[in-house]
Amino acid sequence: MHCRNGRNILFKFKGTIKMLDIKFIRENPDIVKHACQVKNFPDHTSEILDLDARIRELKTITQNKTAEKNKISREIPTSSDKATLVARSKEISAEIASEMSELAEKESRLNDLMHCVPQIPDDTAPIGDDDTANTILKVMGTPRTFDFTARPQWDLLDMNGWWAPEKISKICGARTYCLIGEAAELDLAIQTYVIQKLISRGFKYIECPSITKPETIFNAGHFVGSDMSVMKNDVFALNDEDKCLAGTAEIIINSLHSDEILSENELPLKYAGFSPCFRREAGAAGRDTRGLVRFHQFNKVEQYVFCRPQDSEKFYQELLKNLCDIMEDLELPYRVITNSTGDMGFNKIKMNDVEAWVPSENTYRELGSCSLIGTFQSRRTNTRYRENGTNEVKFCATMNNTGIALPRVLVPFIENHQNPDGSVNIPKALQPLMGGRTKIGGKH
RNA sequence: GGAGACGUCGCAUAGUUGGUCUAGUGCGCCACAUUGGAAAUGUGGUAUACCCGCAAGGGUAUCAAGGGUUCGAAUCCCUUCGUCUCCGCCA
Repeated sequence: MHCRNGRNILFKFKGTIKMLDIKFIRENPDIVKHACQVKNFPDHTSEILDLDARIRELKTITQNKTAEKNKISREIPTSSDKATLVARSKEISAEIASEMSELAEKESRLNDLMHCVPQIPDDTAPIGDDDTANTILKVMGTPRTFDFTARPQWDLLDMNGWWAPEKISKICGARTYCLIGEAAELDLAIQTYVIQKLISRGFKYIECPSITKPETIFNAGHFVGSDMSVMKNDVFALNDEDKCLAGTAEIIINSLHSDEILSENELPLKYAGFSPCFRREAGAAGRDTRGLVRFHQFNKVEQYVFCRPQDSEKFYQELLKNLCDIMEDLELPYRVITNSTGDMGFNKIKMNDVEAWVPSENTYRELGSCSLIGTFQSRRTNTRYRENGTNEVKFCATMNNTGIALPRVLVPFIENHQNPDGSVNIPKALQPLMGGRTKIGGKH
């Protein structure tokens, strides 16, 4: 992952970027230690606190010396004994330099460790190492019982000429797909439907780039540590450019208001973002290789909200409901999972996956993921708002949920809505966007 | 891709022979005064982060970002990022 000038794009951050507030860690070390434990991340709390204490000590010393130096510099122009003052100033500079070097070293180390402290999970999250500890929050709809032999997605796609997997793999490589004819129309109709629904619920539609800088991806807080190489299994880096392909519009929207101080009156900011999504899926070799499930590139509509921290739960439930409503509009049986502490990821407070029923697998498969992030991402992006009345500057809370993932949603869609002749029924909500058709495919 | 210009405290601007710039001015915003109320006007205020301190208060840093020269940098040098204008190319 080297670019043309020989510089490694996997750089380390300079300056102090916090995921959790150092003050919070200072005051609540036990909570942080517990979070590391239940999320399965190494616990550096003690070293962080030691570094923090030494850094503050060094700052006090160096800042006091700098103050003296500045004072001397101000006196020099009007002094009659410039030489003495200049000499004294140089002396102080030398002292500062050595302390600053220790300070820089300690801050760098602290910064690295701060990037490794996970977000504190919510009390309601089941504690466990992985997805086996997840719990079921609710189940909606009843899996359909077929009075004929239901076909798996790939058979339906084959018989209707809706894709060309071998051809596309030959042309474009493994884990790519194409949609042809009515399936492509359906894909677009679903995308449009979801975007319009979110717009009607107060979201601002935004089309996002997929090409982005590595630090933008890093600022979304999915990755642990400050070394960008942690992204290498998940993110495509463009050769000869300090650019990567974003895995989701969440990454772009997350940085949309970076370094801004928003007015409290502007909140909440709700975005419905669309972008092509790119994932290396390097750790998924051999999994989901058949059908429209897992690709290096796909499309996604993403819900994303910036709000006041105290409104987090309200909007989180709203995002979750939006996806549930979309499942119901698409007439798909689904369930909502509450993800365990070990399954929710580094930057999340809590997470609920939405899974749709897939008849050919006789199980539910993930279609979307709703995540409560708190101020974790906004600390990385420095996205804040000014509180009315107090005028205090505070970090925004952020959260995100899938709006719809394409083409994956077609898997449960075409299987659940299939007919014996291989045709697929179109739910009422979608018919206007499909030119009024009530079904597609089959032997017309 | 080629050539040139540029990036200042919410917005617009002043400031580039280094030191009264701890950044001026206008607009906006907030408070107060004036008013029956408002407009207009007047006065004052109006960044962020961190460090020390019980507090009052003091200090450090930030003029796109990072580094350098210097006793001292918005001003000089280097790098990076970004913007604009022509040309080229093109959905």
